[in-house]
Amino acid sequence: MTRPKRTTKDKLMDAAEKLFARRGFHGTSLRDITGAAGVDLALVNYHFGSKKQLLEAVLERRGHVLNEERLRRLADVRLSAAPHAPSTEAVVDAFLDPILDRLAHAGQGWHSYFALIAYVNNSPEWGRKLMGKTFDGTVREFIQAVMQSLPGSAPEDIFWGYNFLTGALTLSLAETGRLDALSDGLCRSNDVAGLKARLGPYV
Amino acid sequence: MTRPKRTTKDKLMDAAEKLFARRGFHGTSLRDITGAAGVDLALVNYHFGSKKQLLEAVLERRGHVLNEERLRRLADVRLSAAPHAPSTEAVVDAFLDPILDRLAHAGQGWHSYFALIAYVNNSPEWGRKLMGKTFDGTVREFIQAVMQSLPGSAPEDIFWGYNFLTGALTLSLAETGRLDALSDGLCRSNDVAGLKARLGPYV
DNA sequence: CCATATATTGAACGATCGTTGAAGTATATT
DNA sequence: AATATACTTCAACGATCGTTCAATATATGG
Repeated sequence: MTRPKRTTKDKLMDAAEKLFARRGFHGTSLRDITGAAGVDLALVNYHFGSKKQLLEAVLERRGHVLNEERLRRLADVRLSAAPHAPSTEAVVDAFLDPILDRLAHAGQGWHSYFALIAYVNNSPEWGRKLMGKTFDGTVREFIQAVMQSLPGSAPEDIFWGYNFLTGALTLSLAETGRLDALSDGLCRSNDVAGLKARLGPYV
Repeated sequence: MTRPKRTTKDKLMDAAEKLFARRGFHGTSLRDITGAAGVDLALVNYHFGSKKQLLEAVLERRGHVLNEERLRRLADVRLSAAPHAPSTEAVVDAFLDPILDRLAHAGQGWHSYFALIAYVNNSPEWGRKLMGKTFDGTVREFIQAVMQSLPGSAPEDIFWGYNFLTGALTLSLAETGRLDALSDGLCRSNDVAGLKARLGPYV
């Protein structure tokens, strides 16, 4: 097979990703994870050192993919708008599209990852530290870009806008099913396109 | 003392509220809770039956207060607008103000409770069930009121708007401190008034 | 004041937790 | 083929978990 084989590390991260997202960090045992992955219990500590380091590895794996694509799209947007600053909408799109595209088309791994992001992002315990470690650099870049696209507005508004957008996005990513229950069944991911259209302009 | 004395049940709920919000359900042990409350370990199971029932009691205690005030304000708004339907903004205010007022003025108990709400709301494990049990009735009432205030718009938009609003509110309630770190120190709860002004109209 | 219900205590239960180390097996290097 | 390195297995450790129960204290009502 030319395709790289699924290593033990990947199996563990896949299982951990799904279970951490579903039941939280403390609600998932290493035996749950290794059982789902079909490997021995001791391999978590061998490959990752500890349970918490496994979580960090899971967060960074897809986080880096997201960051790279986001920064690449931001660079594209800046280039095509040069020498002027790109529009706010274009910047927000470059920020959201890498997530929304995967929400619509990617497999379950990405969905679990997003749900896990939602969990960690709202966790007072590690929210700031863990999310910051992976995303702060990229986020600052985007916030700066939005500021340049809106030279007249106050920085506080930008930061708050980012917070609202992240919160709204996050709750959608969590996929708790509450919206579906409240609305007695109205679509979830196909409305994502419309979501973006409504979410961008309000900043 | 004419003031009702602080019963063991209240001490336990206060401690559980704070710790569940900080470290999550599985991340908090009954020994943590009873230790912080200054009571014996066995009293949780005596008064509440189990750890999970303690969580449900904590959620419902302030949840009922919120629901009652929200419905009261909604009734006021409807009365003062009769025979017409109240404006969307008035309805949204009736929904948000009970929370925002307490964010600005109430003590730490309410802050912990809100952070706990943020945690539970984003938890795939119990999010739908627990939040639904306490809040679904009131929420449906408000969604209906918003629909009446916007006869022309599609129901999907209303539901999604509620989801966005809840998500944005929720992340703010979680108080992870990430916004403060990102913005190198820009206010948190005093911008709440401005928050509401920007959050309402976009539905 | 006694009897009865309610509340609290202290100790212990079995289960499960994350982690570790020694022994075994596969893989790569020379 | 021999040696070194990387990976996996198995069994167990001490710690902590939620829950239970009999005994004791406190409050309540006749």
